Amino acid sequence: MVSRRKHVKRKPACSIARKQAFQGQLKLFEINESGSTQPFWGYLDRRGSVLRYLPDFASRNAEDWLRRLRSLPYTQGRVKVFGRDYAEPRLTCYFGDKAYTYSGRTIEPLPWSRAPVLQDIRKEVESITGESFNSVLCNRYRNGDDTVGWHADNEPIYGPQPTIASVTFGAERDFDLKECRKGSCRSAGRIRIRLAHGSLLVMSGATQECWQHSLPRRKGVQDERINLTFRKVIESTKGVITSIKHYVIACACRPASALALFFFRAGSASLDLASMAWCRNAAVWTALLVFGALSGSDALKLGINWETGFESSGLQWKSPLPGETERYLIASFPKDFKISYARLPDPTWRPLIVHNLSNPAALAVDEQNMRLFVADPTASKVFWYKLKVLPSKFLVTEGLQHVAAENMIAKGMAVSQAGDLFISGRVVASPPLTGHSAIYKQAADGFEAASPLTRLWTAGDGSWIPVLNADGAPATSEPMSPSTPEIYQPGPVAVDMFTLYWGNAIKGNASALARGPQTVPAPLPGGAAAPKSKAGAHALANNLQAVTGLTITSSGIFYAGRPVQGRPGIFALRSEDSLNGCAADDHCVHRVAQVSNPVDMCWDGDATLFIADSGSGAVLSVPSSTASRHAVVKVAEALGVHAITMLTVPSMATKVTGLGVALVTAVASLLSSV
DNA sequence: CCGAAAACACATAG
DNA sequence: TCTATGTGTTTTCG
Ligand SMILES: [Mn+2]
Repeated sequence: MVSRRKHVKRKPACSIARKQAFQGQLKLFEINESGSTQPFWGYLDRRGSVLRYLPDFASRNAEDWLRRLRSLPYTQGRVKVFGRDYAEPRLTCYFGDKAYTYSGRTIEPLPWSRAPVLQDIRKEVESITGESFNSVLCNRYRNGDDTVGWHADNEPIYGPQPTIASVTFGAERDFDLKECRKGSCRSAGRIRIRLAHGSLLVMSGATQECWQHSLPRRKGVQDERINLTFRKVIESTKGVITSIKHYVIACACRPASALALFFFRAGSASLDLASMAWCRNAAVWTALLVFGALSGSDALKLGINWETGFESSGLQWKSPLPGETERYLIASFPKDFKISYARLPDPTWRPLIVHNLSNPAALAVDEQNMRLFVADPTASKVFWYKLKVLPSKFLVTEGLQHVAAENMIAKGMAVSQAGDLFISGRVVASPPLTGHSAIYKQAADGFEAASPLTRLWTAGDGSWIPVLNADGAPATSEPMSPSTPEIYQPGPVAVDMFTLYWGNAIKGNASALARGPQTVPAPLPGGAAAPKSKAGAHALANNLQAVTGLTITSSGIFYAGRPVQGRPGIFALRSEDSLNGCAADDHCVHRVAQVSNPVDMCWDGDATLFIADSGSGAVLSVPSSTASRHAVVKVAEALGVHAITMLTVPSMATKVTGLGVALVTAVASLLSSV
């Protein structure tokens, strides 16, 4: 249902127009294959934007519901834009308990009782999403000429991180999403979904903050599509506290990371909610709530009901944000041939894998499928293990050592959300063939079947190159793939929804840090004519001689290594620079911390970056909330540590109350001592 | 397989 | 979150 976008033109990586061969391309991220009906549920980015797609939500009710929905009292609304009044290019009607306001217009709702079909569908949507909805906007797109332009449903009346459930009936239409970074929505992530008759699409988390969506014109579509968008309009705010003089913002108050407090005199600074969006820690929001750090309109944006949330019962406030998570820091100790873990904040290492490893040099975790990947370059293999969290919260493997890739000397690994494994390294070529430094992909469904790796890019001058036999002749039996001068000897790799990033462990003529294009040219069969198209890799930064760690976080790309001159440390590019970088002069590179010998990094998905430092024999941490200088904190002694990764699993829904009280008490004592 | 027309993508102004 | 316009690209179809 989700298509590989055949003709969404992408901005070229550089200013040179790049002709795209749209056929036979391989995308790093595909919700599912075009034409199939697979459901999807996952993150769109590292800022907590969530999308869920159920193609067959309505199943056998679809026809009946559609028939009943056709008789709703749709009208063509009018909209004022740039001072001119236009008829909206679609018909709408709105049902709900409360008035609906957008773009300065207030629309009186029709009562739910007038449309039993909507109550039926709402019930179904609520039971599947586990959310409640009190309003629904019904859209009737009469044919392919009816559209809706780029927008986000980020009206304050929906509160922060609203969940919006969209049910489709009738004609299939493309639904586009594009990512916005720092106000600009150009050339970041893009997704197209062909919404099926009877399907359900749920946007939640930060999707309305970080993405826009639209329904583009489709000349070929004759039939109508009826679309229901269920939303929850939050309570109005009354009784906002105005007497507290200090604004307190608590950042990164995870136990393991530094508790940073910023004080602002009332009125001298405003709370930037967008900059707080990364924060999933209920205690932080509770602190904001308690200390009145939110103005009336901020509170409205946050969706906090101050009447029931604060005044009546102190902290009996249900956080709109996800609950706490357990964080397992997993580390390899190659000299001891073992892999251990620490359940943070407890710094105690507990054994995880102690057998059959000769050199566990790189780690990666697939949280979705609870898999741990272990690169063992001495064994020329990548192993994987199924992970399990016992009720006692101990982390174990299921014991079996599986093989994800063979004949592979892996330097770095990353797992995409789809469970695909990306490996940097070189293959151990079996006699007639020679190996290259390259980046490979093993699809999630591939390593169980022991299928061969797909070679995405190799080191080279940019041309398409075949695998070579030892005598230098091309091996026509092997597929050929594009090369790029941005790979010399790749070390760490990282992947987000759309892009693969790598650092060069040995820089050679390449840049230190680079990324692939958003669509990856698919390898061609050996012996085929080499296409003109280039790999499309793009240099991002060039300040390091050797990159040893690389992690993508919500605030940007963090990478570790040894500079050309100066001391080793942690560096970062802010997310708005992560597309184009600044490899020419490194002006956008920020130094985060100095670390004696950083060998690997990982991120907890929240606000903390972890660093394996073989210099001090410890795992360190820095706040990752901003790509700027931060103090380093020691998390755990770790003599001989080499690779680290992190597994986060949701823990029991913790009551905000206890945590909030603890934090608030701490903050209060701090405040009184100031 | 070619060439023209339609559809699509994207930036910009109002 | 609308229309109109210009430019360029991709797909379709005879
Ligand atoms: Mn919308």
